[in-house]
Amino acid sequence: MPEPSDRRSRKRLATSKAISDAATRLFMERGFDHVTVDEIAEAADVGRMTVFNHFPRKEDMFFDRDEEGREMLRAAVGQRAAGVAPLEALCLLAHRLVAERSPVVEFSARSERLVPTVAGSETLKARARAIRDELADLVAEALAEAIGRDPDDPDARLAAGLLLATWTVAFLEAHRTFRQTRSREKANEAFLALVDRGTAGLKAAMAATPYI
Amino acid sequence: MPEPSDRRSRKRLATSKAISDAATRLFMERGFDHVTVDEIAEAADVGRMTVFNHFPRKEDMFFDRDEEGREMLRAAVGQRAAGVAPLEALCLLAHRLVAERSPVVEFSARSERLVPTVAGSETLKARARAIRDELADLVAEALAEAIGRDPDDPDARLAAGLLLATWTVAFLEAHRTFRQTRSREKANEAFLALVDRGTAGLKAAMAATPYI
DNA sequence: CAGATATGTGTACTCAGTATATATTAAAAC
DNA sequence: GTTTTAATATATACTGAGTACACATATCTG
Repeated sequence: MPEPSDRRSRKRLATSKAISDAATRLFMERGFDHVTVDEIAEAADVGRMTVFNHFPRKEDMFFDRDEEGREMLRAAVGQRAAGVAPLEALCLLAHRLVAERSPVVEFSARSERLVPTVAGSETLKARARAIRDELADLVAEALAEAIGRDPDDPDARLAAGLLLATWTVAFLEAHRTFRQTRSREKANEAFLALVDRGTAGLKAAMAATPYI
Repeated sequence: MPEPSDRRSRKRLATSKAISDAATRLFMERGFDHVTVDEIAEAADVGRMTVFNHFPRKEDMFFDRDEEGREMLRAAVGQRAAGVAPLEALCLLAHRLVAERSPVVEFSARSERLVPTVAGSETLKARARAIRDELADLVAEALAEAIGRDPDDPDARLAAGLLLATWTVAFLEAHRTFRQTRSREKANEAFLALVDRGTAGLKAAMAATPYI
């Protein structure tokens, strides 16, 4: 978080946050599709055009931290410890995020309200899928670069596709586990167990691709 | 294809086809986002409301055969030969579709125009992703039933997620191969090679899940 | 302080999708 | 064969997201 010193940037950030906060609150209260942009503008006390100025699409007010996920994935592959294979680094990332209680894989009262909000809206589900595909592309390119292949190398694409599929299934299963057991520990276990199994399969699929 | 005998159904089918044909032609000519529903109605010589009567969403005029894919997946798992594991049956399906030159995995001049049309529109990509997720859900449930588990069994979900991810990557890579080599044979080979590798990894991830 | 620039905002528009009412046409019932 | 009944086509009028453009105002820079 840079927290810029000039007033203009600070004001812009404040406006952005006001809109995002108002929007997220309304989305969780009434469901994404039952909140209009006009209502969000009203609630954040800004003009309607200002909303679109900060968030080109309505969904962006809900998913406004996906860039952090990108950064983490890039860093995990790009700045991995010496001697660690790229795929291994991504598996370690999953474990580290859980150990550090990162909001990305947080299974808590908060996620318990967030997930149904997404599940209740086709638009939000569509954006979630798009982000997943964008992350898969990013991982594919990072893996390809790490093993010295073309950016669209099919091995890297397959690995990335399998990885994101695994994480998605693991995330939803962990969320389900939390909802049923009320235990963050059990949710974390369920998440990591599935990630490890997926990763094992992934490595098997990549057996013929050295150093990945 | 039932080809119904009563005039009413025949007329409805003809109207549907006229709209779908006009729409697909316009989409490929000018790109999905540069065609309005009014233009489609005009081209198909029907009223605007008739278009929405037949196709609730604009995207449905492009993806109007996804039900066939569902049928094939259901049948592959549900009516597999005795002694064939569900996952094996799905792998065999991929090979059979290629061998039978099914439109689903067709790499040809036609697919060469279809794929860029999808790639050029966020709306069509979103629908493609949604269909992929719907197919994954369907496969997950079919697998779960085949091995006597709950419909939301995590093993079945993981297997289905990995399978659809594999097929997606394999399809796009095969398309790329066709575009570059102009050879349907090479495209088919690329497709099946990736499907087989993904399936191998999938089986490894499922090693602890008997009979899947 | 003056000019350049980022930001906020209003007006007017396009287009997808929905609600509702009505007309027409084929099917079914008698 | 005439009368009901139901499916289909279509018009009108609406909602809401997103865009284009113009303009005002606040902030930064020289």
